[in-house]
Amino acid sequence: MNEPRVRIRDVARAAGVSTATVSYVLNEAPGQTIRPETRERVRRAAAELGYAPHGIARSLREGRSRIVVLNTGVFAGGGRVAELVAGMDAELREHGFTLLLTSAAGGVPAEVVDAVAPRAVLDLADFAVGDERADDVSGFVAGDHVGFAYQSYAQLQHLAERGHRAIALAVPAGRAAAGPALPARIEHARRAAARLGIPEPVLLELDLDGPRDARRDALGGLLDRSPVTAVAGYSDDEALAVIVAAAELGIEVPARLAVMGFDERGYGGLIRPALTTLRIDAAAYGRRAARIALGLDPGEWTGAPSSVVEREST
Amino acid sequence: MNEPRVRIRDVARAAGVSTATVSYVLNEAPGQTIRPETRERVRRAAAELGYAPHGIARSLREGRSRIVVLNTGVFAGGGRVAELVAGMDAELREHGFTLLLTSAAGGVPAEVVDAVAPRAVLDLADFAVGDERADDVSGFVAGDHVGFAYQSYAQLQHLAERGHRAIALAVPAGRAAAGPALPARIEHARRAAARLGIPEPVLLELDLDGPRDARRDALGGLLDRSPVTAVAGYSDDEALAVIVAAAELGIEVPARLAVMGFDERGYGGLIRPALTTLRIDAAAYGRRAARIALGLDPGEWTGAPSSVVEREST
DNA sequence: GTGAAAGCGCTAACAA
DNA sequence: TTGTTAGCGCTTTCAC
Repeated sequence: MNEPRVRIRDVARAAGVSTATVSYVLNEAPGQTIRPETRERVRRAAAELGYAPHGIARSLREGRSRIVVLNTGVFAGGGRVAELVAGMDAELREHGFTLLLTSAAGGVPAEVVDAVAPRAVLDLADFAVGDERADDVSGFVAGDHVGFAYQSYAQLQHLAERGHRAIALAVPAGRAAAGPALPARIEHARRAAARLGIPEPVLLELDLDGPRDARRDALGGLLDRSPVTAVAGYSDDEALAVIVAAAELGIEVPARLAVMGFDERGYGGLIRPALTTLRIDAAAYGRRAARIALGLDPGEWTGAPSSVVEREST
Repeated sequence: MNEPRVRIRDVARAAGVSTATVSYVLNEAPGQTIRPETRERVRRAAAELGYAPHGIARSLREGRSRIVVLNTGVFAGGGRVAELVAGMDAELREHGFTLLLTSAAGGVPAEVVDAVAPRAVLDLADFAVGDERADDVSGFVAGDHVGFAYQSYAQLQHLAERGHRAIALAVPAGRAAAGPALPARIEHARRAAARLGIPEPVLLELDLDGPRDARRDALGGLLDRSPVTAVAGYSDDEALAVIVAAAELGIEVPARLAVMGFDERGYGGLIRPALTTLRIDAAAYGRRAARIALGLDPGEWTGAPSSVVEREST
C-alpha cells in the first residue's frame, strides 16, 4: 500500500557514501569537490530509488521553504490570471521552487506564512497598482514602462489611432468592489491620454449589479452632454454592458460609438458586435515576477506584453 | 528590523515551565492533567510574547503539515470557484488548518505534495464528476443526492416546471477543452430528464472559439429538425452564445425559446434578455469538502445548495 | 502534575 | 575527497 519513504540515508547506503555526500551531489553544493564517478553513483542510486528530498525537513534546516506563495485575492477568476499563474509556476518549477496560491482579500494571511515559511510572498494586487516608482515586476520595454500603466496606454492608443479623441472610461460603480486597482487604473488612463495628446477621459460609472436600464440611462446621459465617440472598458464586462446599452439606445457600434474591452475574458467573440479588446500576455508577467522573487535577473522584455484583439466593436 | 522568532522555549521560560508543558497546554493534549493555574500562566505568556508555533517544525514532527491543498485545475476562473474556496478556507481555518491552492491541469503535482506534506489533497475536478457512487462530498438532502448531478436536475426542473419538454443541452464543442466534467454533466442531464419524465435532452454543440455565424447556424439547424423549446446551457457562456444566436435568427427569447445558464458567472444581468441561471451555493460545498478532508462529520445539508436566479430568458 | 530528552529528515560546519 | 555530527523547533514518550 504505502511505500515507506526513501530517505537520504537510503540513497547514501545504496551509493556507499555518507548522507553528506548525497546532499552535496544532489544540491550541487558550491565549494565541494566530489569525484565525478562518486557523483554518478549517487545520482544513479537516487534515481533508482526514486528519492525525492523531504521538503519539510529541508525547510526546517534551511529556515525557509522552497515555496513561493501568490495571493490572487480579489482578482480570482478575472482576466488572464490563470495564464499569469501558469507562467509563474513554470518559471519557478524550472528553478526547483513550488508555487502555491491563496485567495484572500487582504494579502497572504499570516497563518500561511507561519505554516509554510515561503521563500517569497507575492500579491497580484501589487501588480495592478504598480507604477514607475513602485513596480519592478513590470520593467521597461524600449524605454517604456510596462505595467498596467502600459496596458492602459495600449488600450487608449488603439482608440486614438482610429481617430477618437473624446473617450470615456467605463468603470465599475461600486468602487470598493472593484478592488484597490481602480484608482490606479484611472490615473494610468489619465496619463496615457496626456501622452497621446488627447483630452482626459471622462468617467462613465456603471453599476454592473443593478438593473440594465440604469446602465442604458447612464450611457445615454453621457452621450447627451459629452461628444464622446469611444468607450474604453475597465474590463470586458464594462465593455459588454456598454454594447448592450448602446443597442438599447439604437446607437450603432462601432459606427457612432467604438467600444473596447481590457484584459480579455473569453466571451468577446461571442457577442454582437464582437468585442475588440486587449489581450494581456499575463504569462510573461508571471515569469518575470517569479524571477524577481527568486532574486534572479528578470532580463529584458522581448516585446510589448499585450496585443489588441481586433474584432468588430472598434 | 526582523524580530527574532518567539519559540516554544521562550514561552516556557516566561511561564516557568518546560517546553513539554507549553506544548500540552497549547495543543490541549488529551490524557494530560495540567493544573488550571499552570495552563493560565502558559496561555498568558504565549499571548504576551505573541507566540505562534513554527509550522515547519511541527510538520516535521507530526509527519504531515496542517495544510490542505486544493487544485482548482481547469476550473480556475469559472463559476463560483472563488466562493467554494472561501467556504473551504473558512472551515479549515476554524480547525487550525491552512488552505493552499494549485492551478495545475492534472491534479496536485507531486512536487507540491513533497514540498508541503499536506494533510489532505483535493481536486475540484472530482467534485464535478462525482455521482451517487463516488462523491461523498455532495451528500444528500432530504434523501436526494446533492452533487453536480443535483444541480443538473435543478436546472432542468426549472425548465420543466415552465412546461418545456423538448430541451437542448448546449455544450462546448471541443470536448477536451471542457475538461473531464463534460461527459459526467451530460449523463447527469440524461438522468435528470428521465426523473422529470421528459425526453432525453438533445445536444447542441457550440464552438465558443469559432465565428459567431457557426453558432447561429448550429442553433438554426437544431431548431429546424427538432421541436426544442428550451436550451439549458452547460455554463452561462453557452447560454449567452445561444441568446446571441437566437437574436440573429430573429427568434424571440423566451417566447419562442427559453434559455437558461448554469453556475452563474456574473454577467447574466448585463445582457438582453437578462439571463436566468442557476446560482450554486459553492461555499457550502467548500465547507463540506473541508470537513470531510479533515475526517469530521460533514453533517446534514440545511437546504438545497443552489437557487434559480430568475431573470428574463425563461 | 511536570520535566528531560529523543528524534522527525535534512544541510552544512568541521574533522579526517 | 569524503564522513561525522550538531541542530533547525516541535511533539511525545517516559521518568520522576
